[in-house]
Amino acid sequence: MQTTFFEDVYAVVKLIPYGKVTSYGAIAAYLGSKQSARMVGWAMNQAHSYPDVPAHRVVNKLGRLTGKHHFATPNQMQELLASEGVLVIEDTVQDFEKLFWNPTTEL
DNA sequence: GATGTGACTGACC
DNA sequence: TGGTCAGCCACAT
Repeated sequence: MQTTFFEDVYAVVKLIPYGKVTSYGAIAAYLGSKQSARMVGWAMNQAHSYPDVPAHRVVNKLGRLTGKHHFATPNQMQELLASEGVLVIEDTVQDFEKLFWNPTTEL
């Protein structure tokens, strides 16, 4: 199967454990192109076509929900995270370092 | 088929 | 210390 960068991104995002979050850069780095973080963001843009992709668990390196505006409703992202036990205040994931899931380390 | 754009990041001035 | 620039790749026009 000829996996594209996108599909690889989705595959990794799907592996993010419940209640954990990761960053665009971490995923990009795992895929071997840490400079392609933008592509990861673009992949999330298309994530709507992939119901199994928990895009809400992907935030920027600061733990900020930069992409929330791309969800059905701006609060959906926060709500989803909150339902998983991830505290989000003002678009920022609290205890981000503790909840951070590094695919390069974990996989 | 070529060009522009995008939910980011790191380096440079 | 803070703003700007370049780089990556797929998709839309």
